[in-house]
Amino acid sequence: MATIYQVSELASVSLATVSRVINNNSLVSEKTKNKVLAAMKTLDYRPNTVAQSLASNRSNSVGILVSELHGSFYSSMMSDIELALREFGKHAIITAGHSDEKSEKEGVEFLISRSCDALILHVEAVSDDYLIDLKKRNIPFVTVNRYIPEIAANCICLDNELGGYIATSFLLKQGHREIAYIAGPLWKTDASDRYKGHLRALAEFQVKANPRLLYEGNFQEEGGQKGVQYFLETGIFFSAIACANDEMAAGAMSALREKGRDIPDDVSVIGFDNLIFSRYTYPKLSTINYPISAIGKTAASWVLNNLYINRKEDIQHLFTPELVVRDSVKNINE
Amino acid sequence: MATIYQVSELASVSLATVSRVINNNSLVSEKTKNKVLAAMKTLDYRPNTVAQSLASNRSNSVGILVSELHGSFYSSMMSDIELALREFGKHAIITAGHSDEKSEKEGVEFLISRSCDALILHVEAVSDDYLIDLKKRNIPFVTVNRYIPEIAANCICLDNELGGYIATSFLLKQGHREIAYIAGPLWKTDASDRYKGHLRALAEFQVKANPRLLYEGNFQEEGGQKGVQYFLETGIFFSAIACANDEMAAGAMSALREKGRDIPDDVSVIGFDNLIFSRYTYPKLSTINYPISAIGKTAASWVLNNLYINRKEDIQHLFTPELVVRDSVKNINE
DNA sequence: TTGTATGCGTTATCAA
DNA sequence: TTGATAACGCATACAA
Repeated sequence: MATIYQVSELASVSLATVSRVINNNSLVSEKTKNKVLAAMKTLDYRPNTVAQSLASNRSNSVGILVSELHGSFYSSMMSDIELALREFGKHAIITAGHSDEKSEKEGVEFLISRSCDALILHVEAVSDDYLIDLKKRNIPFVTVNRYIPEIAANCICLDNELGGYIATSFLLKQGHREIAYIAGPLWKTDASDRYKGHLRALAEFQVKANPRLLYEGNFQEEGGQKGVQYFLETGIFFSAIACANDEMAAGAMSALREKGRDIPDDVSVIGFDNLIFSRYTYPKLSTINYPISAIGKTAASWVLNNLYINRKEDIQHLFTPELVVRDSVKNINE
Repeated sequence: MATIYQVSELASVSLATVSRVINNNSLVSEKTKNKVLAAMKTLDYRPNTVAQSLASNRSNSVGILVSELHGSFYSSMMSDIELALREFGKHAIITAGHSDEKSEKEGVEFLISRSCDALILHVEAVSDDYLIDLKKRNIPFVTVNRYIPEIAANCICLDNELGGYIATSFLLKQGHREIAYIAGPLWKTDASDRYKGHLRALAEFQVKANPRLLYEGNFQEEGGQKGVQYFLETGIFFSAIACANDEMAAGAMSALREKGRDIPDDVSVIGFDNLIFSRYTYPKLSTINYPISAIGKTAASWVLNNLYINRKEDIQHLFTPELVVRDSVKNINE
C-alpha cells in the first residue's frame, strides 16, 4: 500500500500538500493539485483511514449497535441507517448487543474505541445510568426505541404503549372481550410498554385482565407458537390474540391452523411492527405500523446534523404507531 | 480518555511496560503488573484500538460485506458470522455492497483501509478479476456464495445449480410438466445457476423449456407477486411454480390466493433457501435448504484458522442443498 | 500557495 | 525484567 509520503515524493511536493489535496480544504494551486492527483493515481494510493482517524480524531463512520443482526426488524433498520449515512459518504460500523448487558457495553466500548464519530444505539439491557454517563463522556449518540427522560434529546422512540393500546382497542371495538396476549420478554421496555397499552385498553372497556390470558414469548415465531399451545392446553376461551410483534403473530397463526382453528373465523390475530412479510401471510395480518424506515432515517439525520453539517435542525423524537387493518381480525359484533 | 502514557505515569513505570501488560505477551513481574493493572483501573483506561491498529497493523476485527443489510438471508448469515467471531474476541465490521460494482468496491476498500485482518465477502457485481487481484494484494478473504476457479481455496459455496435441479426434479416427480419459473436477477451467478439446474432437470425429463414460463424477479416478495401476475396475464397454463428463493415464493403464494387459486390443489409452489419464515407460511412451504448457518460458521472458521490460530484445518468449500418437503407441492400423478 | 515540524496513542526493537 | 526510542500514516499549527 502506497503512503502519503511516497505520493509526495513522486509528485515532488511536501507531505502536507498531498494531505491538502486529499482533504481538499486548504487552497492548493490547480497545477500542483494535478501533479499530486496523477501521482496518487499511478501509485494507486488509498488513504489509510486508521491513520487518518488517529491524527484527526474523526473517522467518518458512525457506530450502530442493534440487539441482533438477524431478524427483519433490526436488519431493515440497519439498512435504512446505512443508506442514509452513505449518501453523505459516511460509513456504518455495525455490531450486536445480544440483549445482554455485558455484551452491549462491550459493543459500545468497541465502537467508541474505533473512534466512531457518533453512535446509534438500540440497547435493551444496559441501565439508564450507563447511558446518562455516556452522555457525560461527551460521546454523541442517539438511542432508538428507548426513552430516558434525563437525556430525552438523545432518544428517538415509538410510542409503544400507545401501539399496544391501539391494537387491543381495535380488537375490543370489533366485539372481542376474551383477548389473549402474547408478550415479548417483559423486562424489555418496549415489550412491557406494549403490554401496558393492552391493559389500558382493557380497563377502558371495563374488561378485567385475566392473568391466564398472558403468555410471555421471545419476540420470535416460536414464541407465538408456544403461546397458542399454552392457551389451548389451559383450555381457556379466547376469541382473539394480540401479539407483541409480527413474528410471534405468524407463529401463532401457524399453530392455530394446525389445531384446526380458522383465522379469523375462530380466532382473530393482530400483530405489531408491520414488517414486510405481514403483507404476505395468510390471512394477511392486521397489525400496528412501526415506522422503522422513518425512525432509521431520523437517527441518521440526527447524527449528520449534529456532527457533520452543524445546523441544528429540529428532529422528531416520538413517533406514533398506526393501525393497519388487513384480514386477520373479524368483527364479531354482528 | 486516559492514555497509556498517563497509566505509565501513575504506575511509575515506563510506557513500554504498560503496553506489555495490556498485551500480556512479554514477561512482566507480578508486582509491577499489579501496579499497572491498578493504575488502569483507577483511570478507567481503555486502549485506543485505532492507535493499536496503526502501530501493529492488526485490528482484531474482520470485515464483512453483504449485498444488503436487510432481508432474512443476509441478516442471518451476518449473525452467524458475528457470533462465531465474537467467541474468539474478534469483532465484525459490516457494510453493504448493494449489488452494485462501484459500491461493492468502495465497501471492500473501506474495510481494507480500516485494516481489517480479513474479509468475508458476499459480492455479486464485482468482477472475478477484481477478486483475483485482491488475492494478489495479499489480503486474506473468503467469498461466500461465489465460486471462482482461480481462487477456489478462498470460496465457500452452495451448489446452487444442484439446488435448482433438485427443486424442479421434485416437481417433475410429482407429475408436474408445465412448470413456471420465477428467477432471481439472472446476471447474478446464484440466480442463473439455480435456473440452469431447473433447465437441466427439465431436459432430463424431456420436457421442453418454454420461455414464456420464465419470469425474472428481484429476489423479493414483490417479484413473486409480479411473476404470478405476468403468467396469469399471458394466460399460459402451469400446474406448478418454482421460485428462486423463499421470499418470491411467499409473494407468489399470496398473489395466487388473491386470484382464487388454491395452493397446492390448483398450483404447487416450491421455494429456495429454507428461511425461518418458510415454516410458518400457509401452506407450509416446500423448499430447498440453504445451510446458511453452517456456511456462515465455516466462513468465520476460515478466517480464524488462517489468521489467528494458525493451524491449517481442512474446511468444507462446497455445500450441498437439500430438499425440504412440506405442504405446498401436490402429487398429481394419482 | 507551499513546506516544516510536531503530535495522535500504540507497538516493537533495541539496549540496559 | 524493564526503559528509551523509533516507527505506524496522517493532520495541522505555524512559518516561509
